[in-house]
Amino acid sequence: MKHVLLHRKEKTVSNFLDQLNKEQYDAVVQAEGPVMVIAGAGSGKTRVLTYRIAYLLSKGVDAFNILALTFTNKAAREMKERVLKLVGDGEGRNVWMGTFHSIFSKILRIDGHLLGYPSNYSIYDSTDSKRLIRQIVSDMQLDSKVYAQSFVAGRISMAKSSLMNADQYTNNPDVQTVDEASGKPMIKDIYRAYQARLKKADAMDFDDLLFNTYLLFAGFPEILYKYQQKFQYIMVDEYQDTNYAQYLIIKRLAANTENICVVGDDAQSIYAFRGANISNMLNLKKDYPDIKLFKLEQNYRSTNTIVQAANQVITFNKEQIKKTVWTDKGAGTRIDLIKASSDNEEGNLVAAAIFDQKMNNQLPNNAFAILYRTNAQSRSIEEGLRKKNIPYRIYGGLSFYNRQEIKDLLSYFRLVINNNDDEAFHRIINVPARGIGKTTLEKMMVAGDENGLSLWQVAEDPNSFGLALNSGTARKISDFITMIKSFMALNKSKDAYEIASYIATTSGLVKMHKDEETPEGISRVENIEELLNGIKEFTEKAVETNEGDLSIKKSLGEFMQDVALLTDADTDSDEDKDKVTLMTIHASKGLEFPHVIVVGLEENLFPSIQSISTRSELEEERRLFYVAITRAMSHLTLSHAESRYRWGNFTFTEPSRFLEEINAELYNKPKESGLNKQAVKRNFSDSFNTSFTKRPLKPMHRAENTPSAPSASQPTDGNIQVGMEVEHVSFGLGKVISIEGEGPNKKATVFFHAVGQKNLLLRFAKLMVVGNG
DNA sequence: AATCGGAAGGTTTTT
DNA sequence: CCTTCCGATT
Repeated sequence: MKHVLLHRKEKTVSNFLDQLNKEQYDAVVQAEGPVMVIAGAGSGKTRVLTYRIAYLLSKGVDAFNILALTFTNKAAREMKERVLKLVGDGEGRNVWMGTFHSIFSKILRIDGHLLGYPSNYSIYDSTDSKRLIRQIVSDMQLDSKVYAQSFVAGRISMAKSSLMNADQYTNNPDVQTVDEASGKPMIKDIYRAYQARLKKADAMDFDDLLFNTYLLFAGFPEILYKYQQKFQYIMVDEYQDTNYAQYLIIKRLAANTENICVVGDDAQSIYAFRGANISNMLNLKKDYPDIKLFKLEQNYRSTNTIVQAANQVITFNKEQIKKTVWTDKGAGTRIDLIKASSDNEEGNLVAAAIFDQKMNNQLPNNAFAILYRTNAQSRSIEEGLRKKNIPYRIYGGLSFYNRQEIKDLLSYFRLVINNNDDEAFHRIINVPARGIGKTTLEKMMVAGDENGLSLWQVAEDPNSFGLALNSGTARKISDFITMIKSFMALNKSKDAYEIASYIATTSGLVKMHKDEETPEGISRVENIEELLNGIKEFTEKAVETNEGDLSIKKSLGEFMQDVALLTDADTDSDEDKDKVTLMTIHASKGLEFPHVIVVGLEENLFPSIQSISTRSELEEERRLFYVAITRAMSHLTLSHAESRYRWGNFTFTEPSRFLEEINAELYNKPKESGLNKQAVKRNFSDSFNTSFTKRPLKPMHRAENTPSAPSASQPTDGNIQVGMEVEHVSFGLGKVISIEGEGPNKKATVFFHAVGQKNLLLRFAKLMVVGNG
């Protein structure tokens, strides 16, 4: 049987299917057989996937037989919510929806023992991996400059996502030629040692989650069969970002029924650097000659100006699947261009622009997103926002889970769950300081290596390895082991929150940071508390899902299974609701915001200096720009600075080539810095005439008929003075504390009785004078 | 063994 | 610029 027949259990499905356009509908109801949906930005990609799941359920397909894979937890969660909204709380919950990594990690917890992994295996994040690689490079007495950890990690990751183990890596002449040419012929040995250490620690890195799943399916046909039977209907989101390992796993899983539906947009492929391969999309036709192809081209997200800009940009790429994204929305407002003299001024101007737009259109903070190419750019932006008292939330960057104190505590948890987790052991054996120093640890590591044992196994019985430890040190080690064992014993009866907070105190971690008595120490304690709160929430959620049955609470082990695959973007608390979003463009994929500001549009930054040497890299940068533009629903602002501090050095920068790939008539007149209007005007024409010389430009239009043009509101600021009592439409009565700026940028700081101090741009605030103070 | 200070090195992008 | 690592000092 090639295609599983749908059970007949007719329900009225028309009511929710009405909400789809023709193409979306066709893609949704094509339930059987291979399907590829090429979905332009904002064309309802997620909608198709969620409605498809709902449709399958309504046709009587068992929820347990559906698998939906995404790339980010955020996307998975969103899909889940939307499915539950469509089909109600019951059945929808049983659909397997999650990221590749989380779904595969589950499979490996169940069946990984066939590959020699216990179900409580640890997951090493990239920090752990790199630390281990550095350790190995140093153990092998190689030059750590030649064998830079991130470079080696990159090579190993690339090998794993191409399903190449250390032996295959060693025996592959192409790979070896590359390594020899780059003067790094020992990578193959580092790879082998690295894998041995991971195995010894009962640990997998991110790439192993995919690689091992592949090995499991390839080596154990009965396991593959089991999951083929289970996952009769497979859906994959963001298919353009799959790598070879993911491609092959999906292909195997779907081999039986061929009920596979992939959704993607080649124009939004931005992870080639990580091994993602667009040809997975193009090759699908070869794998499934009878594949049904659907194109979603109507954009429901953005104004025509934004759609046009995106389309114009992408035409500069040679490699693409032809499609025409269109919208029936109006032109909307034009694109604003901000030109700042420096990175700091860019921060100020961006903050000012947000402030203006907020005041002008009565918008909440969360209507805005600021997107950048690299995390390092957030700093100057943050400063600008802080000065204007605009609340913001940064996603990514130094992630919460990567903070020292959090990693320390999590390492305790990891060691409790999996004693052999060497990275965790290494990290906390002397945190807080308990007199077990480098020398001792060094000895234990050597013994562990020689005997193929983990640090824990050595530490449990140091004498049998002939380690010349003095009795004091031996005592300290056995105390540590005893402590961890006591945690393990308690862990059997306690829920996640109880044991976690017990460990946080008993280990001495909290006390250690409290004793620092510095602001950093205080914030570390707060972070630990935040983690514990998160665990509490996790524990209590279990009670909810068990219909209030208090006896079933989630364990620490269950928490740890999830946490390794979580990122910062996955923790959204209520207080983050009304804040401006700051994130990298990569992190913004799949999201949308009414107002989007893309900053740092400068040569060598965006496009990145590392990606301008080859056409394919440059095209990926351009797709990244495409993604950035298409996040915007109603208004887009592009910004660049003429100078920027780059690792402490002041450097001059040129506007990005991408800026001129958008036709001039889509741009608005520039934001004025308020310093020198004539200079700004001159600079503006400069930026279009000197730096934008590669294409003939049409004359700029003035922004007369732009609805949100600032001139639309009446300036009433002529007579506002310090000390005056004034009234604001929404803030009520207040007193003017100070005034700054000139002309259209004149601002006042006003203390309102009801809401406290506010900074107002007088041209929008429409203050009424009620007294002269 | 712990602490402090200086040097060096690092910026893509993420599960 | 900021973080991290290493070595010298106590």
